[in-house]
Amino acid sequence: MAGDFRRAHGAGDKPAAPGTETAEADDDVPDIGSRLKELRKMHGLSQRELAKRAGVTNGTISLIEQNRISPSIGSLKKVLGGFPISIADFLTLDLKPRRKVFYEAKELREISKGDVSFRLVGRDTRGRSIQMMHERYVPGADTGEEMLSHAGEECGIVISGVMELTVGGEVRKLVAGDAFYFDSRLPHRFRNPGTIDCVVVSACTPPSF
Amino acid sequence: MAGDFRRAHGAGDKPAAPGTETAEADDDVPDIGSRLKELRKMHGLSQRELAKRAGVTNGTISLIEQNRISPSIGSLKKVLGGFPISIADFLTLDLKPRRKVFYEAKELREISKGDVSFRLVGRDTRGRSIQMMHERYVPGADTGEEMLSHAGEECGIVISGVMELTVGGEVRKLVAGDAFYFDSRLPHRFRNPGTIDCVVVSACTPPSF
DNA sequence: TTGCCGCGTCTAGTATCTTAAACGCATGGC
DNA sequence: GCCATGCGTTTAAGATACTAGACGCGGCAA
Repeated sequence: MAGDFRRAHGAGDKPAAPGTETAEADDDVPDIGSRLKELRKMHGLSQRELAKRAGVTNGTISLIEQNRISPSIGSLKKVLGGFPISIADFLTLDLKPRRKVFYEAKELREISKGDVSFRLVGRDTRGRSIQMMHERYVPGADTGEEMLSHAGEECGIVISGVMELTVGGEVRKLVAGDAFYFDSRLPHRFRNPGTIDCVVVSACTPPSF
Repeated sequence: MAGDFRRAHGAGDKPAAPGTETAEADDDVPDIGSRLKELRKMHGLSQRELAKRAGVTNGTISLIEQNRISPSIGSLKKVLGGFPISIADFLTLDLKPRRKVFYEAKELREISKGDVSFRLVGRDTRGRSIQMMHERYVPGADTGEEMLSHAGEECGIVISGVMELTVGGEVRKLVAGDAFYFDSRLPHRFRNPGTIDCVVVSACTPPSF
């Protein structure tokens, strides 16, 4: 009896009698299953590992990912508790239109302004409003892999040394001049695999002033 | 048997044995019940009316608002389908720290720039990035009360005539020189109760260019 | 091969949510 | 007063989500 588990999602009771409301189709939350699966894979976890962290069973994870059940808010909260992300962020995470993440040194746009010289990260800044910081990583320094903060964007440039950056399961080694730009809600991790300090100029949203 | 419906929300099983994880208390989605109740009241609906629109029963609404149950994603989606708002927006809606909404003419900050003179809506623009439009309402014009769009902000100034504006259940009559500024996710409605045209300069986010 | 392990899936049983229909309490007209 | 109407709440029956455990599969080492 595992066929018609759900009478669709949305308007499904009264197919006739139109023209009552604005009746716009709901395109939000296309399917939670795929989102969860992708998020889980990004973290490199198995269903059982996630289940253990979240305090649910592996079967539940499996059923949710197959969209066989519609989890309760409480359950979803528990599951997402496995990796630090809020439900709202989870529901609005844009998995598909993944914007360009890694930039090589030569891809940066250089902007000279009198004595000062800017190097613009990302080819166009549209839809990107950020703020910068200055960081130094000693050899072996590691932020851990659970660095999934709240909504926002994060970017930076490696000044010196080598930086191993993991974003959404993708790993890259960046050297001086290279840069990055990604959605902060994607799981990410900074690690200095070298033998000398690594200096990075990074930035994040939202603008704090 | 209506007492211990839920073993709290979050860490509730193992009160002892600390220092295991980062174990940060989850402050997101404090309680869905209050949010739903407030949203419903803003629309001036009864539990039964909302239930009818949403395609659920009034009992369900009642139980959810009391936090006696944790609705499934599907149910919550149906309920929120009663008024156009997404789940993510619903969960992130900031009910409490309601920013100032209404401004009288004399509260606007005047900014002169050569021949041109701007009147800044809102005392400070921090965290507010918007774009304007020009609107005219004939006598009796009414946008209806379901004007709840997606995330964003909305503001404007009445140029001439009288504008009756409803925001989050609060009603105000604005005359020439008065202005408004609110979160677009709050239910709002524009109506011209006068006998002459009402001209308004309004604006909304996100910036479309 | 054999055994062991971990993976994702499925099934039966339990816990939880959802429904339908009552209840108690107000308010307003007759 | 009395009835009708509408409100939010509650309860038993039904539907659904969740659990615990087993299943089949594939990889890997002995």
